[in-house]
Amino acid sequence: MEDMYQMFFPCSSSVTKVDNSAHHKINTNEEDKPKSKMKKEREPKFSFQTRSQVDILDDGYRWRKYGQKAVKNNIFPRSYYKCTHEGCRVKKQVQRLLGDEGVVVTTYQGVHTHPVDKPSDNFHHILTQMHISPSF
DNA sequence: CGCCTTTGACCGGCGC
DNA sequence: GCGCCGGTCAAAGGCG
Repeated sequence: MEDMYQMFFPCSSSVTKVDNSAHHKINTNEEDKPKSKMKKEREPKFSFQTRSQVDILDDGYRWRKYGQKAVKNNIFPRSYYKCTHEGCRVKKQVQRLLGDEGVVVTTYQGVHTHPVDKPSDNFHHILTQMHISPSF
């Protein structure tokens, strides 16, 4: 996988950042290209792991669950969420890690284009420490 | 009532 | 082409 950092945040939870920058695909002038050759635009994506008893940590945004699937080689399902803010297409996935049921992997995809509804100090702190600045 | 989960169907990419 | 796999849709039902 990619490089990871271990760190702590309040509530005695450990956090591991997973840098997915290698997967980023910044498209410039994609509109000029022929439709037939148009490649799917990749949203910025990052994930991190928390040692938490609850699957859904409160990041201050409102999410609507739109799916849940079983993934291979993992007894735990993966859940899919969308940000419910109008026009905001941010998504996130949540799944537990096999072999360590205490670890939750959260993956964010996209950038919020609006302020957070209910700021969460814990969460903001995490992202800041991980050098992530998703327009909070 | 409005917003939320749940859940099976559906779909597209990829490997064989 | 076919089937697996991961991601999404949408109908139906739950709950405050």
